[in-house]
Amino acid sequence: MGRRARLRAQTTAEIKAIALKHLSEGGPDAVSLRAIGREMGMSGSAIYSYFDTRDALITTLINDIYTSLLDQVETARDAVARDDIAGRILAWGQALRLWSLANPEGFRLIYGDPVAGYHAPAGGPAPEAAKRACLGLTELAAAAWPYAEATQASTDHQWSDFSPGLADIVRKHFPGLPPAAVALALRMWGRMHGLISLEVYGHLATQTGDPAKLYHAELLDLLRSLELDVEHARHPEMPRTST
Amino acid sequence: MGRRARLRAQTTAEIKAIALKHLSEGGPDAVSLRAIGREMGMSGSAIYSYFDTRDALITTLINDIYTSLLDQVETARDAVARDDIAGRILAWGQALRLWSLANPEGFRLIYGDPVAGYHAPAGGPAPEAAKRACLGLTELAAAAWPYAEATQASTDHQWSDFSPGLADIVRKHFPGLPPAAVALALRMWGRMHGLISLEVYGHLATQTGDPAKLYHAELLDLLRSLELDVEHARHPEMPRTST
DNA sequence: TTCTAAATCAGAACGGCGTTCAGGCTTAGT
DNA sequence: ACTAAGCCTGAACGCCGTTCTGATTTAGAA
Repeated sequence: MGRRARLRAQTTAEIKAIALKHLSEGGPDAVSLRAIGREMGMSGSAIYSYFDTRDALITTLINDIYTSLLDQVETARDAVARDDIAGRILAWGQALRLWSLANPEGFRLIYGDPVAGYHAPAGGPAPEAAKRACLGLTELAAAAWPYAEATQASTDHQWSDFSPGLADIVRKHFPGLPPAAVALALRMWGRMHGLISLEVYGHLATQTGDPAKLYHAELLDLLRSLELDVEHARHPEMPRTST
Repeated sequence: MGRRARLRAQTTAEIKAIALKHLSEGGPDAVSLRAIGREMGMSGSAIYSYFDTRDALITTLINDIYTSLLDQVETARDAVARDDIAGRILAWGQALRLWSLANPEGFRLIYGDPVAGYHAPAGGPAPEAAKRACLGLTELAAAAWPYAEATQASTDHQWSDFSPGLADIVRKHFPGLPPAAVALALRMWGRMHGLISLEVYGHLATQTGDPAKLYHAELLDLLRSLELDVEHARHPEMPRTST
């Protein structure tokens, strides 16, 4: 990598750093090419040497942020013993919420309308990160499946219900796992996402003063619906003992 | 109401109608005072006679849309017999999803970032509609409470966990209902909101081709977690019979 | 080493936006 | 009939993304 490429990478990084700073400090509207250039001592049009368009910059930001979210969530999950399934699900869910509250603008960028007039590219702005999220949840669902299977048969799912890309990867990573388990993973995702999204966008604050308690109760109810609970988590060698 | 006031109301309605049209046709960015004025044969600044600022117009739109959403959801719920609790919850949930998919821009307006640079007023843009939503869900939770109570004791909730305004109204409308039931209502809200939000924002389309099935399975799982199911719904006079 | 082409930047320009302001015209109420 | 309020235009200010021209620098080939 020559000097030129090094400078280019450095400038690109600086643009992204300032964009992130403006995003967290002034909200999505503060992310403007002109403002970034102003802070860097450059003209706004100069940024077009590094990003084809503003949307390209936003897409890059989404990718970075989504990746950092997954790093954090996966780390939290892996900090819990592999056989403590309920604990791993709890860790994932709590990490997801804490990250979202700590990075509300990032959450909006990933899951909401990123910024004014942004149009995501085909296939989504961060396909790999989304796939990682889906696979991470599928791993949790797969671990819980032996316990939860009996309760999850109300709807029959086929592999054809899912995108070929996802189905293939899941079948490779988790052979023998039925498609209903993938549906369960997506539903677990939705269940966590619902309360977090309401909270980040301020819809819970007007109703309850303790969203954390609400969210924790939801996670416990999720574990119960999976026939997992703290007892099962602590004694994974003897499932279906309590109740 | 004199002629003047009548004209004023008519112009105000036209502004809102065109704004809604632009919103659904061209997305949030198409809602601009100048564009609205252009279509009405007025200058953009003329609108300031009717709305103090663009955000005020947006707030009004949110109110109208949120109200129409609740009209629809409540109507769907009330089309089901009062003793068919599971059916009423299903109807509410399905109506919520169908409305959201039919009015994605409206959904974004209510639950996401409305438009570029919009800042909601204190107390939220549509406090009454939000309260209606919360009360409607609380009614469902209250009806399901006799069945669900035994399973919902994992976390203890107090009335002080909720905003005084909500707590007072709930205690007036549903005397004897414990605070945990309000928490259940909020969690039901979150559970419906999660998958719908992911779907509206396009995060499910890349994973599954059949979000409707996924959502329906989630609703059934919700009913199961409330110890309600289709049997209970059809024979409300004999609860806890099956399983 | 010299030459050439690419990369990088500034600055003006275009059309869009929300918002403000001065001024003209119309209408309602006294 | 007069006055004050309401309604509207059009220009202006400062913001934005984006494009274009042109100057300067730099990397790689001859």
